[in-house]
Amino acid sequence: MTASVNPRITMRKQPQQARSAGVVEAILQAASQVLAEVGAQRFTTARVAERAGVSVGSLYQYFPNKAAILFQLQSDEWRDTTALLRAILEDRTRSPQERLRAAVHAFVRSECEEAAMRVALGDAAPLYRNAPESEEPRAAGTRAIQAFLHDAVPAMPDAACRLAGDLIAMTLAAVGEGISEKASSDAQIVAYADGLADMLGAYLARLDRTDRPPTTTEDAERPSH
Amino acid sequence: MTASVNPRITMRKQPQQARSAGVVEAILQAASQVLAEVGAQRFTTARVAERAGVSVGSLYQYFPNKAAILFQLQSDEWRDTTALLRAILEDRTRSPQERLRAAVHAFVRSECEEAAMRVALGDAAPLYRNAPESEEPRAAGTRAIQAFLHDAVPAMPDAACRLAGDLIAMTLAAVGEGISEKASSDAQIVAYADGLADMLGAYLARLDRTDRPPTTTEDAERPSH
Amino acid sequence: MTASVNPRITMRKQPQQARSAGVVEAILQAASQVLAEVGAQRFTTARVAERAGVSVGSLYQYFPNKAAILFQLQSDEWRDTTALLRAILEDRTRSPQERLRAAVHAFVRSECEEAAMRVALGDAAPLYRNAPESEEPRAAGTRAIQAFLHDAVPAMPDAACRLAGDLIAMTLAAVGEGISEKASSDAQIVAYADGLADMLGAYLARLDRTDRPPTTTEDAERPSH
Amino acid sequence: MTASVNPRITMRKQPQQARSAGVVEAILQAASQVLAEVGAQRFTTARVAERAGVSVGSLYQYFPNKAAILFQLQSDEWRDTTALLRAILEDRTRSPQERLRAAVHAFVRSECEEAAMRVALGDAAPLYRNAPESEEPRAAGTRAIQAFLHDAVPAMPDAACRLAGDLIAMTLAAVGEGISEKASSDAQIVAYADGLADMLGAYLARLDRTDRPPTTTEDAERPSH
DNA sequence: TATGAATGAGCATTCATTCAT
DNA sequence: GATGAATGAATGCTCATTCAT
Repeated sequence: MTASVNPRITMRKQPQQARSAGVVEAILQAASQVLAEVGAQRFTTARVAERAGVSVGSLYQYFPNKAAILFQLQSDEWRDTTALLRAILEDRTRSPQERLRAAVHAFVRSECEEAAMRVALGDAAPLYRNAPESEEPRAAGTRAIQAFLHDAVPAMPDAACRLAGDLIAMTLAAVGEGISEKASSDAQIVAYADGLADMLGAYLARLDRTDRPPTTTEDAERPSH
Repeated sequence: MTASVNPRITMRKQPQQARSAGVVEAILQAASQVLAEVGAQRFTTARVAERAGVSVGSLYQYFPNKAAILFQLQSDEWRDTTALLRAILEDRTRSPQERLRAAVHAFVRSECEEAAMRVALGDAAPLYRNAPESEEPRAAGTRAIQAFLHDAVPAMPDAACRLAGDLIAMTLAAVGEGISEKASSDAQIVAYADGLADMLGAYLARLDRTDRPPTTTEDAERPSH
Repeated sequence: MTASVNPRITMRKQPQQARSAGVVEAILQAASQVLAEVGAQRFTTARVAERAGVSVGSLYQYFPNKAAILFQLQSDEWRDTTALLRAILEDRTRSPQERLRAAVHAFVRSECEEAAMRVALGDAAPLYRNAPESEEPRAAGTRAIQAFLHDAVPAMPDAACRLAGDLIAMTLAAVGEGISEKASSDAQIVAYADGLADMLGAYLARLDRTDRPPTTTEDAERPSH
Repeated sequence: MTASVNPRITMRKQPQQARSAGVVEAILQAASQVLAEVGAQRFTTARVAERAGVSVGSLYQYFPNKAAILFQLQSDEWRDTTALLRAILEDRTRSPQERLRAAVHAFVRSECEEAAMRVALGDAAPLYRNAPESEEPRAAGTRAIQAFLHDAVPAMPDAACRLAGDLIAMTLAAVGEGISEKASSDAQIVAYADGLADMLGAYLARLDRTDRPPTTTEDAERPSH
């Protein structure tokens, strides 16, 4: 379909030596700057190499192709975000609802930092999306949410848990990006994040109720009019 | 940012004569096929023209640039989808919850038809997204949802209505695309759509409750553990 | 060399009927406006036709190709200029020096009107320059100057007359265009025109002296240091 | 006006390495040949690259665009010509009149070598003329002439010197090009050059006389009839 | 006679990737 | 290892001219 060839996308060599690690870091930083400044369309390896103070040749010594750089950027992104979410979602000192709300806010806020870069990274998705390596980092985030659900709604069957987690992850990712494209002021960001937290919180509540023995209270979800 | 120049994106001339209309139609159909087959990356005016059985020159007689073709495709898409949603959401013979669920299902189903083309169209978004003309079609969909909310939860203040409508529209659009990228079997599509409907339904219910005087029943949204 | 093919450049048909004359006139006016507004580079038959309120087809009914329009413009230009120069240069009530100075001023002034158009017309010269038809209008101007010389310096042999006339015509044309490109204020234009008149006036004086029996006065042209 | 955007016109990188210098030289030579052979109209980067035995990509590694190549050609041209003129005009062992005449002859002769290329280069002027970088090389030639005037006619005020120098430079450039377009035989070239030298020599003499205290001899410039 | 849709060769420029030094 | 020059296919778009209606 969209792209048929998926040559490879992972780094050529693990940065073992200090110097290599430095070069890789420089390339990734440069890449993120270039992405933010010129957009996905005009994101070129030459520009990245120049910005990183490195020759194109060196760049290709560490990354097999352009997509690999973008993929690494996105991976790091997801890794950080996943860690962020997990830290919040696993905090058993707070109620699931509170954790979810906090996670949404944290996620949206993080998404809105460097919005330009993230939007551009999204635009470049076609370049790395199709690679199989691309699955795992995304999946990790999804798993964190699924684990949270499993914990918050223990009664929910595994399959349901997976689907709901998937859905929440997708919503978070997509709406987060949408907000970062759209919102300008901080207040607006907070308002959107609140709305999104309401939405996901309501979903969580319903999942909880659905998967528990019916109570005697009237069904809160009954159509209101 | 991502792209700074936005030359124009609307059609060059209205297809007045029968022949012209035919050509325009042929171009758009060809475009959607090419998009589905080769993806956004390799979507070229030359390919579109060839597939449409038309010269490049002719293509450029009707569309000022490549982005305009993609924009037209997306516009038509949004127009149809908006009409679809409105028809369902305005049907007062059903409860709001029922309408919302039906709308979600219809939307997801429509999104999954020609999935390849739609995904590619999404990938091409950077090319038309920045144009001001791009606002309206999207806004129309959002307005339809906001109108539905206004009707379903009359007590909700306008501002809240706008934000919630915005959020639902974003979720629908983004998750819809996500599902069409992800889901393979029909059963899976239905499952996802059901989940999404649950999520939005729960949100609607909460909006409804939030904006009404509290009842005597226990608050169903209270953190459950 | 520069261009090898010279298909034809003269008008397709003489504008016999009133209507035709009108159309031709409209096309030429439009052409001169388009030339001034978008420059030679982007001077296209489509633009001219649109500006003239005429179809491309009609345009091609009167002019065999784009070059023909430009050639006509230039021809008219030369015709007018030649008439202007001749009127001044033939006025025997004034001394040749006076006439020459007046002619230079008139020429430069006329050249600086619609400077943009004239510069662009000059830029387009490669398109019509090579055609044989292009000789005559230019030659007419040259002949007017040669006639003036013949009259002002009767003693000068024909060949010398031709060469000097040619040279003066070239200088006038080239420097006139140069001034119209360069000069901004009216004062500057007058200053340049004065200088040019001085130059040509001095040349005329020398031609006169050269072709007369030597006088007893010292040779004014003798190197001054 | 004629052209509104002037992206840049100077070389991308200085040819530091021997190899690079060779490539740049090859490109410029090829460009001048292509220009002479196919004219400005059909002067394309592809043709130049092919003729230079270089890929288009390489060409664009050294020149940011087509105009830059033409500009470089013209610059080199002006540089050489300026050096030529200066060498002659500064030679105090000869009288100003002699120097001027020699300079005119040298200039015209040099202009008539590779006439085809020079005419085509003139035709291409619209492509580089508007760039600010284009000023300097031209100005250098003008300054050389102004310096000569300053030396030859010390009494002349600076402003007059500038204007006259400007005028002479324009005349030289324009008429030189005119002659190279027109003249075929060597004899004809010499004849034209002689005429031009007469013209400029007469102007110089007049400038000299104008700016000196009047002598007792009769005014040689007085209209002769 | 007028129209204007159709044509398609042609052009400037970009960019991922390789490989000789 | 590092460099950066070289490659050349690919792309978006223009425009003079024709010709069916």
